[in-house]
Amino acid sequence: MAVTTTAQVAPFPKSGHDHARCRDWMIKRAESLCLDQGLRFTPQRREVLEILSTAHQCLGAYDILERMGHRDRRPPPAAVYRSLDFLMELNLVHRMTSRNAFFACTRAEHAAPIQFWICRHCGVVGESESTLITDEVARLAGELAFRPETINVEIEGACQTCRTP
Amino acid sequence: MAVTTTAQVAPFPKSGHDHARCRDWMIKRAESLCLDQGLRFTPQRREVLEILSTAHQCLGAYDILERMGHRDRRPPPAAVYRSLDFLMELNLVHRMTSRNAFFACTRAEHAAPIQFWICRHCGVVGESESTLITDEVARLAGELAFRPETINVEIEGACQTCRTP
DNA sequence: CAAGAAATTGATATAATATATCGTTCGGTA
DNA sequence: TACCGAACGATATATTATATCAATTTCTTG
Repeated sequence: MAVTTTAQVAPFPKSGHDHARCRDWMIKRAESLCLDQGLRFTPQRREVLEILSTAHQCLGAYDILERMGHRDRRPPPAAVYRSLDFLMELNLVHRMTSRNAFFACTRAEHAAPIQFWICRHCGVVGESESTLITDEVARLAGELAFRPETINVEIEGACQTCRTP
Repeated sequence: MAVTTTAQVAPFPKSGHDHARCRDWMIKRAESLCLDQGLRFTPQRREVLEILSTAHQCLGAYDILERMGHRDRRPPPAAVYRSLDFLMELNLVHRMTSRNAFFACTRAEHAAPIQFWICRHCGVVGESESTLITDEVARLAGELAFRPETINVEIEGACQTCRTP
């Protein structure tokens, strides 16, 4: 019998994973989203998304900054934060609060709030989408008479590649 | 029939809640823990725990700092962080990563990792302990071949008192 | 008790992360 | 072209956190 699960798991990138393809896919998605919503996908915003989606890790704002422009003509910190805010608004980028870092979301859409898995060793980020967890949060919220606005589930540990067998 | 639940919920403090009593209880618990483990519950560490457990909210490190000592004779930032590290090691204090803030844990012991509920308006913090959630995280970890080390579940929103009815 | 070791604290500096403000430029539109 | 609003650049500063090393306190042992 098949294993039933409430979660759709977005696996971590495989070792042969092609970051360039992944990046192109993200860019296309961003372009289409912006077109639909009448928003501007400027070169700066594009550059931030390219950097994040190529890295396939979470990066600090200043890590992103270092990779922007060339040695000369580097934008100020606020520019990165502005682009990150824009991309987060579109759910293309998420913030990893436990690290003050950011990463490109690899899921096309979020049917529900998701869970983030981050490897302490290589920094790679995976995502899962467990309705069981979100349902339980909703139930608990009822008990507590609490109205949830953002749900943040971050699991840090060792990914398959990095944990010693 | 009784409602069955997998979660033991530590409710938010009631409106008539006596912070002083709560604080005294926390201090006693800290004293007893330190005695057992041969650790030193110094005046500085005590002061940090008193401030946090009286507030019953999460506070930033520098908020705590402002309430320490008197106007003169205020310790340097590192002192607060050292005390916080000590208290977190004992699970008496937790860090709210989404806010870079700290709060005193009101639960006697954690049988399992817990969930934090924080009100955006008044900053009050509640805790729940849902084994359903932690079990599901464990199951997902298996699917992902991921070894979890820390699990961080933070729900931000509006508490019963603050949400407009 | 004295001397040495270890833990804690104080003092100073600085790193890392994030935001505020305001003038300029860019893109679209009347 | 002239205007308007969004985006960006430039500058300054706020907020959060850590590094380093000396001084002090506490504990342990002789």
